[in-house]
Amino acid sequence: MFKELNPLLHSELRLAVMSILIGVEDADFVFLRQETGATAGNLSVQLDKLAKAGYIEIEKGFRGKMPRTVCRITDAGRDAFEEYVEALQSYIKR
Amino acid sequence: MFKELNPLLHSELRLAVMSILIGVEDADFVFLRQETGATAGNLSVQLDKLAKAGYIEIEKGFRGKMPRTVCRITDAGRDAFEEYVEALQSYIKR
DNA sequence: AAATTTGGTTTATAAAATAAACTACTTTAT
DNA sequence: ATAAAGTAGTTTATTTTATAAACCAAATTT
Repeated sequence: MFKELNPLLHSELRLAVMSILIGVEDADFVFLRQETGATAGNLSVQLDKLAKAGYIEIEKGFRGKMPRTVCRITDAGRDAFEEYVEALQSYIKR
Repeated sequence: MFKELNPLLHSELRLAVMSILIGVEDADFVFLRQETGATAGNLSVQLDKLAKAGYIEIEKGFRGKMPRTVCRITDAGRDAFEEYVEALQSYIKR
């Protein structure tokens, strides 16, 4: 009756991040922070979790002299997100 | 950009319970347990939280000689659920 | 009458989210 | 040149949540 909700995506901040990343080529740490309003610490931790799950790729480089962390969704991430959205329907569509 | 997700509803089991209760007059503990597949302990705890938030009413009585816990959604619960579903759209509708 | 089942609650443990503190560096002001 | 403040994060500690395990009281079954 109710489909399972992937616990990795069933988190406000991680869901917001995925929601952003699914719509863009890539996005950096600062942008994600601005869009989500998350604290840096929380964002850092949640990005790590998404990366460890293989849902996003994180590339660390520099823009000029400043460090820059760029994130990009993976195919697995895209799939998981779509599945999560579908599972959600079983809770809210009735 | 992203609307806040009411943390009380952003929980798989509590969401499932609310999803059931929004569609029926009332439902008892045993039925909720069957439909959600939750353990009794978990269900008991989560029902308490929903009741304390004023989202559901819990009535304890007996069916014959056996105890029976009946749950019913409140107006506040209905509102909160609808608001939660709307907030969700900001994450998944793009 | 002992064992099992029903319908739960309470308590303990594991996992998650979040905030606070810290690191490493850059830029700006003195 | 150096101190102060800002940027871009990470790490660690704390709080909150979710979940499971243990328990309780009464009913039913053997």
